[in-house]
Amino acid sequence: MATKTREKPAAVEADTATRERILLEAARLFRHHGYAATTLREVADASGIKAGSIYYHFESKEQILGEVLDKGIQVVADAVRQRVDALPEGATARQRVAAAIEGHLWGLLHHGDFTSANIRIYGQIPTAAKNSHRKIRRSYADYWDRLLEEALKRGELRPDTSTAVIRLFVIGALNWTVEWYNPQKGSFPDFVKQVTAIVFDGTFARD
Amino acid sequence: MATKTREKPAAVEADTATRERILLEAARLFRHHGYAATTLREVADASGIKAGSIYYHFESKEQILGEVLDKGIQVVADAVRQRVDALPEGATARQRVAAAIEGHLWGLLHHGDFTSANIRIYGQIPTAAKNSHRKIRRSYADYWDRLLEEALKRGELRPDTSTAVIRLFVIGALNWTVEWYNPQKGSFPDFVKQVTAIVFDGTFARD
DNA sequence: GTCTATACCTCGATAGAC
DNA sequence: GTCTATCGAGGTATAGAC
Repeated sequence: MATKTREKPAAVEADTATRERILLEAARLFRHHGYAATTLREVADASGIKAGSIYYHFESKEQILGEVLDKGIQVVADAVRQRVDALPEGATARQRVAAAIEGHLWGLLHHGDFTSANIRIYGQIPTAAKNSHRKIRRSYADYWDRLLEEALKRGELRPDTSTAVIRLFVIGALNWTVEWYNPQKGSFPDFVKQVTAIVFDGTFARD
Repeated sequence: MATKTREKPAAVEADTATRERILLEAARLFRHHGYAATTLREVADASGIKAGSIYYHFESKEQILGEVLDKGIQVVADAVRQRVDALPEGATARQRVAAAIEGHLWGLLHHGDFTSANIRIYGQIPTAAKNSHRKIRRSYADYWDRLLEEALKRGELRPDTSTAVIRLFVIGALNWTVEWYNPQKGSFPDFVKQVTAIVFDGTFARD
């Protein structure tokens, strides 16, 4: 490993840049056209290279898919953990879940091509690709389950519905916002405020 | 039109059956593999015919797509309108929206291949297919907007968020349940009750 | 109404020059 | 590291027999 540190920085950066470019354009095309409908010729074209050159950076189309999918979860999970970890010790469950919602929405909407590609095509990809991606999804779901279990124990969560159902409902609702959120119709913080209020207290007025 | 009534019933039924079979299998395959990844050979195989025979019933793959998409909205819209129309005159806005939620979930989960295919692939289809499908989607959205505006006027809906955002959030959340609802973990009526409660009153306990 | 056979196209992936 | 050229496979759609 130590022998790697003397690699030429410029060349490495150029390589990395092309690789990242391919991933970004692939994510964008997977998002808008689906996995099967996206051709490597299109990905190459959008990345400013020729189709054959992709195989210097990746072994196959499916490897690109795997990295796009993983990144779609990772950017969200990172943002969520960062927000929750930044809270003071005595934070309420409501504050912790609010931080998680804000982090989820931030990651979701600021890396829209990766997150939307993930959400849209996960149900349609080959089994092999699903299997290697499952772990990171499961890990993120577990994080939310712990957050919600904690809220339930403190008596803050509604007790008549399982935390699993609440997690599935909330994450599903949040994820779908990437399909309709329009930054031109209001600021991101305002949007977060509205969505968080609905998740916590619902859409109907209190009696 | 009157000249059509003397058609041989048996032959017509056989035709219709094959046609419906193709649509159903196409919906199922579009749902699980996506539009582009689904081949007409697969659709034909699942329908018990050969690929060439599909072209007796449909002009193109895209025509099949169009019918699958439209049906995915229609089954839901029909179920919703039926439930809401069945309510007595003096029903509250909450009762009317509850009926709409039940209808939406019923149509969504009882025609899962059509509805899930619609939800999953709408963002990825050719522009031409999107254009001809847009009308029926818009019409269903308008129906919900009227329902929610009515609830707002009666003072039952939360007034701090636009009805458009509420509609997008709620329909998005409901739609995603087709990805995770498990009939083996509870009855459909129980599921509706839980989801409706969350939509109305949120996930956190009242103060 | 469904079949077989096939035309024509485009895909993912590879080989080897530069 | 990127190029050009190309292989083999498999796609939609069509033609014509039955």
